[in-house]
Amino acid sequence: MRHKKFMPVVRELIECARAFEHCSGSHVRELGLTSAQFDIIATLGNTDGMTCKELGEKTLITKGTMTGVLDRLEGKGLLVRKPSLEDGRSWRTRLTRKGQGLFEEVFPAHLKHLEPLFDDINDHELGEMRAQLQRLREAFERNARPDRAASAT
Amino acid sequence: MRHKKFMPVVRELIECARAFEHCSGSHVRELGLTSAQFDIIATLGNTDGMTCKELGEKTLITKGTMTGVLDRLEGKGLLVRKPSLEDGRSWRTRLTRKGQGLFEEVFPAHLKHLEPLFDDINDHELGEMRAQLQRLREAFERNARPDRAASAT
DNA sequence: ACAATATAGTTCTAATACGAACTATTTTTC
DNA sequence: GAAAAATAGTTCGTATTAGAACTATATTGT
Repeated sequence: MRHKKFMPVVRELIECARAFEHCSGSHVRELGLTSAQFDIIATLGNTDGMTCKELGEKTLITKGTMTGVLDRLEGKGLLVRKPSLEDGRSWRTRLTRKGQGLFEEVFPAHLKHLEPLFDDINDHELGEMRAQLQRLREAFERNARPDRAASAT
Repeated sequence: MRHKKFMPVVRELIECARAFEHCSGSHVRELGLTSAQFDIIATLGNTDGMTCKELGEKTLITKGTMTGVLDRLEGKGLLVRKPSLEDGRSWRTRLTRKGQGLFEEVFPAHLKHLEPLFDDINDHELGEMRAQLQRLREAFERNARPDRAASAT
């Protein structure tokens, strides 16, 4: 009968994540980007580009979705894809000048938009939250895909 | 420069929620349901039905999505929709015998599947996590839609 | 009663989300 | 060095997501 205890946590977790995405997404959408698109721009900003795989790891967008997201950003002229020189299967994606410009404009603005959400929570508490969430996530990942962990052996 | 502190929390929050949904979703999908469909079945189980609006509040599925999810469950013969007697705009949705049977089969199985994920976390810690997440969510909701709060005036 | 407003659900569009199948290219293995 | 296995990315099908427009019915104010 443990679920009397853990189900409310699960529910809060999902609601909390969704509430954040609502906050963040509605602001980002005002700038003409979706959450996923902003995520890519923010990840590529101030870098010299990365592969699809790296982007997937940093943004949590799965590779099947990635293609479409990158296509649309490329269509907007915000990034370009060039074949990798080292690996014939791979592509290097980086922001165009226009994309980098957009990054420099919207990224700080978005951080400024998010900052007040955390006004009531001090740094110590933020640290505790992060630690607890990390612990929970690791428990989920351990049980979900023992194959991921095994790949490190 | 607060973002040095709050961005990692945000990232953990999103990753943690996604890791849970992966855990939960992959198990549910083995049973022939999507997460949203399971959510509806679990919510309607052991009740005499509820309206679309109530379902939306309890499951976090928005009303635009709700129609499609209910359509598919109705197509599988797991639930039925009947016009409400009190309100001509409203419909009452409840599980069929088949739907209730499925609920009784998959709901306990799913809880049993999730329970071990929380083995390493005691009840006290679960309570703390819930409280922290709730606080965070409330901060998000407060800042996200002042209109919601204003509607009470 | 009547007009204005609010609410319950549906429909529509664009963009994800996820998994599985697929192509092209390494990397491994023997 | 050729077959087998792994990997990077794309494509496809089904379902979900958010938001906005829309229909039909209720409720409210006067």
